[in-house]
This record gives sequence, C-alpha cells and structure tokens, in this order.
Amino acid sequence: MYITTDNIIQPKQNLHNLPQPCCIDCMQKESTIYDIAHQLNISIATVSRALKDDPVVSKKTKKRIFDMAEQLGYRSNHFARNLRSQRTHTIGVIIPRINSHFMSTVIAGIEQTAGADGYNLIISQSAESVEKEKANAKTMYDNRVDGLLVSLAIDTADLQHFDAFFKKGIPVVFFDRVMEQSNSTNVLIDNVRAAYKTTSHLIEQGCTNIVHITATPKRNVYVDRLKGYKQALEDHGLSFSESNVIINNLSQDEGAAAAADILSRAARPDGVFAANDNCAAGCIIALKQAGIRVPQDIAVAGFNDDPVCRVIEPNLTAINYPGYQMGEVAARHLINYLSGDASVAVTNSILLKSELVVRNSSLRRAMPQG
Amino acid sequence: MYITTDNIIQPKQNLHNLPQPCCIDCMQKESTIYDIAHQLNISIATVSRALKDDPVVSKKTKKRIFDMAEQLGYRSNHFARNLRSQRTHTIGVIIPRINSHFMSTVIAGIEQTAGADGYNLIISQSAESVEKEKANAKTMYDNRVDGLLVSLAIDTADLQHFDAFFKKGIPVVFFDRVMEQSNSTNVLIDNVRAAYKTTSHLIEQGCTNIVHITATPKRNVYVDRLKGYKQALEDHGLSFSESNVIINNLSQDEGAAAAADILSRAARPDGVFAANDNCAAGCIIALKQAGIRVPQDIAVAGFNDDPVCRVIEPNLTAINYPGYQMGEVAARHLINYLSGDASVAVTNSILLKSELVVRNSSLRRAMPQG
DNA sequence: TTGTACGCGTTATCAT
DNA sequence: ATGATAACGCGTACAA
Repeated sequence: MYITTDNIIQPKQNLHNLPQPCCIDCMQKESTIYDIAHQLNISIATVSRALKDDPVVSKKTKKRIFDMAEQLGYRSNHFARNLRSQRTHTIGVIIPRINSHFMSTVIAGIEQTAGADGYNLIISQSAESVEKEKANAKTMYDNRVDGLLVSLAIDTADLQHFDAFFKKGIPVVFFDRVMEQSNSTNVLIDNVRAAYKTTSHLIEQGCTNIVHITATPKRNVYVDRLKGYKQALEDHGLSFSESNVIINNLSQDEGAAAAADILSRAARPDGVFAANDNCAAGCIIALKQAGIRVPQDIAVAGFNDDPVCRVIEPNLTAINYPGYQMGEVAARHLINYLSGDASVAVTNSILLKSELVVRNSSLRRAMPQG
Repeated sequence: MYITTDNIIQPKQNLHNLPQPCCIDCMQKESTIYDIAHQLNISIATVSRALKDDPVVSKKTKKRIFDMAEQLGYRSNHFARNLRSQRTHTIGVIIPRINSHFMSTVIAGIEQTAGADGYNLIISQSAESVEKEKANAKTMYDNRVDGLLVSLAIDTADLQHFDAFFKKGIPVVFFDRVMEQSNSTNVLIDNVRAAYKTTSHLIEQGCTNIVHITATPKRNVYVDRLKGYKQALEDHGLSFSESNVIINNLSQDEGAAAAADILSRAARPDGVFAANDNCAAGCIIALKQAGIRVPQDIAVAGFNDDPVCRVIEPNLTAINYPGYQMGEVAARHLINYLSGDASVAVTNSILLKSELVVRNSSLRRAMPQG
C-alpha cells in the first residue's frame, strides 16, 4: 500500500545538508505516478500507460491524468525508467580535445542532432593520450551509454579498449580519426582525395617542389593525406622526396619552424601543403617575415578551412572540412541505429564531401573559372 | 529470495532487437551485487558496503569481494544508485554556443575538473535564444542534474526559468554571461576594469577619438565593457560621444562593416576598441584594404586573446580572457558546494584576473617596459 | 562485523 | 480499459 504524504513538509534526511532550498516554504516533495494515481483513485499502471500515451487508455482518463500531472508538477524519473528499461538515452563522446575550431564545431553538430531526439551527451577528452582514452571508454561503459561517438587519439593503435562495447553490442561510431580495419561505422572525408586535390592544385599553379607538413603518420587522417600528396606528385610526373615531408605537431609555432627549415634548403621549395590551417598560418607568417612572397615565391595551402583562413594574409587556400555536418551525420547514424533502423547496421563507412577552397595563398595563375 | 542464473545465456527480450552482440558467445548477463554475494555466500549488504570501502567491513571479506567483483566483471549500476541516493553526479552546462574559441576552452576546463571528480557533463547550447535556454533548463531539471553551470544568452533578461533550481536548492553557477542581481555565484572577470585598461592604453598611445565596437548592451559583459570605456575617456579628459559606439553582432564581417562606417566619418577616429577579437580582426583587414595604416593611423584593440590575435597583421592587442581557468574555477566551485563545503555558499562572485596583452595593432609609442 | 528487509519510481506481465 | 504486482540494482535502517 502506498501512502501519500500529501506534500507535507518533512525534515528530510539531507546528505551534506544539501541541497538547501531557498526557503522552507519552497520545500516540495517530488511527485510520482503514485501521487497522481492516489489523487485520482486509479492504479499506477494506468498512469504509467497514460503518460506514455498508450492507446489502450481511454481518452478521458488520459486527460484527467495529464491534468493532474500538470497540477502536481510531475516529472518522470529518468533513473527509475533507465533502471527498468536498461536504456539511458545518453550518448558518450570521446575526442582528443574539445578546444579546437574543428572539434567544437563537430560537437555543436552532435549536440544539435542528439538534443533534438532527446539524447543527452557525455563528453570527455583523451588529450591525445591512449591511456586517457582507455579511462574515458571505461567511464562511458560504466555510465551505460546507449552508444559511443569516438575520434581517436593520435597514437591509438588498436581498438581493444572498446571491446566491452563490441561484445555487448553497444554501437560505436568513429569519426574523423578512425581505424581503417574497424568494422564499426566510420564517418570521415576522403582524406586521400582531398590531399590529392590540394597537391594537384599547387602543381597546377606551377609548383614543382612541394613540401608537405603533417603530424606523425600514425593516424588515418595523416596517413591518407600523405598518400594523396604522393599520388598527386606521381600522377603529375614529379618525384617524391622523403625530405619534403616535415613531421611536427601542426601548431602555429611548429609551422614557423617548418618555414625556417624550408628556407634553409639549397633547392628552395616553391609550395607548402600543411595538414592543418594553424600550421599553415604559422608558416606563412614566418615566410613573410623572411621576405618571401606568398604565393609568388612559395604557394601555401592548409586543411580544415578554419576562420583563420580568412584572416591570414594572403587568405589561405584550404580543404573545407564539414565539421558540423560530420557531427550531425555521426550522431544521426548512431541514433538511427539505436532506434532500430537495421539498414545502418551494415554501413561500414560514410564519406562526406569536402572541397578545396582556393584563396590567394596559392593563387599564382588565373583559375579556370570563379 | 534472489535466484542467480549463473550467467546462463538467455534469449533476452530485446527492444528493437538492440543491442546486437558481436556473437552469441559474447552475450553475458550483467552481474550485480547479488551475484557477488551469492558466489561468496554472504549478504548483499556486505557487498554493497565493501564496494564503497566502508571501514566497517573486515579487510579480508573486502578483499574477497573485490576479487570476485573483478572476476565477474562487475560494474555498479548508476541508475539504481542514483535512484536510491537521489543524486546523479551529473553537472549540466548551458552555453550560448560551443563552437567559439573562448567557449570551447571553457568547456575543456570544466570537463577536466569535473571528470577528475567523477562528475559527468551534460552540455546544451542556447544558440543565444532565451527560448532555447528555457527548454535547456527544463531538460537539465528533468535530468536531475546535481548542479548547473550557465552562461546566459545575450538577451536573457531574467532568471525565472531557473526558479525550479533555486526552489529546490540545486546550485547554479553562472559564468561570463551573468546577471548582476543574481544571488547565485557568478564567475567572471572585471569587464569594467579590463575595458578601462584597454581604452586607457589606446589613449596613452595617443588616441583621442576612440570607437568602441560592441554587441547590444543587454548582457553584463557588454554593459561593463562600455562602462569601462566611458570611464577611461572621462578620466583622461576625453569626451564621450554616442556616435562612437557601434553596436553589431561582433562577427568578422560586421567588423569590416564597422571599418567602413568609421572611414566614412568626417572626424576620422584614431582608435578602435572592439569587444571581441573576431570583430577586431575583420575591422583591421578592412581598414588595411582601405589603405589605412594600423596602428599609425588607427590603433586597434580586441578582447579575449584568441589565437587569431597572433595571426592578424599587425598582431592584435587584446585582453587575455582566461577561459580554461574560468571553466576550472566554475566547476570546482560547484563541486565543492556539492561536496558540502559550506564556505562556498556565501560566495557571491569570483573575479578572475585578466590582463592586457599589448601587441603591434595598438603600439605607436615605446611602452614603459617590455 | 554481518544479515534482513524495505524503498527509490518506473515498466511490464499478468489477471480482471 | 484497468488493476495488482513483480522486477530493475542498490543503499541503509534495524536487527542480530
């Protein structure tokens, strides 16, 4: 038998004396389906059914129940529901770091999509460390997320730490930083093609000695960009030289250092393709300080199309990386799967369009059009 | 009486046929404290106590329990725990938008701090809309977050939509975009002082006709920056003119438009103080395109110290806004409160240090030092 | 030091 | 169409 207290104020037990209501009058017991049922002299089963709009409940009882719920300020208890239903309506997100333009844009897209469908987000950063990534995965698992969206740390070499998810059949969608051999769904752009396009563009602009600045090629994105770069050289009859690949952390400062390296060479390069915009910007600034003209002496292209592209002078040519859409697509895909859309289970990878945005940093000749 | 199934594989009921385990062999029943208790022939109470390291449990039973938990791959069920304890270990975050350098940096700081203390984050964006902010607040409330971290939308004029939290005594900490009259804790910088410093600096550099570009002064940050600007003019014997305040959305494009406005004036301004860096950058670019020299003809200063400051030429003078620390401090404060630290309950506002970083965009004279 | 038993608020399976 | 009741997994008075 359930005994309602009719919202009588009780000196309820209070861990750490928290929370403190603003005043004693405000203290109000949380109302439940029991309260609604009791007020209306019906069973909780009916209330529960009505609240989820079960067609088996008659129109008028439904109305009475909704009104009473409104009146009592009822809100359903997610924990009780999750406890029963074994689902949490929560999506876990693991990313290297949140405070980059690209990543925060992706998150914005994810949040938009997930929020619209009533999913909550739990976000954690791996800080590019496999160890933190493992810890994050465990946290997500312990929080019983319904699914996971992951962008891998740079030196993550295997997916073992997600085995618990795979074994339980909890869907994991990787985006941007992925493992090719994974049999989860990957959402990404064609990095090979993008790099190929960029490099070809530089070649078409008259560059014959192009440096590629990138991060350590452990992660797909850098491996692929390097591959596209090489492929473009080959297809245009230019020889590849190992020394033309500069590996660093892609920061602005390292971009400047790369510029110094470039300028120290006997056969001075006439083109630079950097794997992100920050690094390209740092490089351009340093080149200009050294009296090099961009793009006349050295043409430069970046990757991502961050806002910095439109600030640096000359404005930076870059691959337009659709971060927001990537977030939307990855989240949508995961949610569709969670909603029972079987067709998505067989999807191996989703490729998003990316295009080269040509600006002055690489423009030495009139373009075919526009 | 609890009857364990000894992890026998069951064709368990499966909503939407999900989740799908990778293979039938992997299917494994989630183990609970009942399982541990059953295996060890002890009571769940002891297990429950041991798992939370209750000193009342003997060392050796504890050890046996931990070992068995490990062996069974036990993980505690947060929902059952939350349902019982009425706490969620979840912090809600409501911000205007996540994809700005400043905000994503704040989030990074929050995540770092909260994660270290075992708190999860639920993040939502108001998109600068009061309506969305209200909806977000309700979602957070329904998710029973332990506390809330909020940065208000630009035209949020009152805090009514947080009343449910105030009434229940759920702590709300506002940061950056706050309401002065709130009696919650506010974490912010001294915007008046920062603007005062910046404006004074421009004056010291010889500017006598300074334009202030800012957003609509509905939100504290813009009100205060305007106030500091005015104060500095007054203290230096310069007169304030309404026409020298340009209101826009602080985007890069609007910065360019502001530049056009400035250049159209009969008495051409010789200084610009923009309320963010993006806008300042757009302004500088447009000014330079019009043949104006920065800083010789017009000196420019921004606000935030985003990375763009070190890319734009000349490099942008700006107030260094400690976003990461702000996130850390706000989260730490909230968590301390949730942990029962009474001293924080009386804290009204926390001011973070901010300093003016002088760069070439405003430097017309030798600085006193450095 | 350990065990028993109840309640947290739901949903789901019976029965009526 | 509605009601009674058993889980879901955990925490904790109270008892032993």
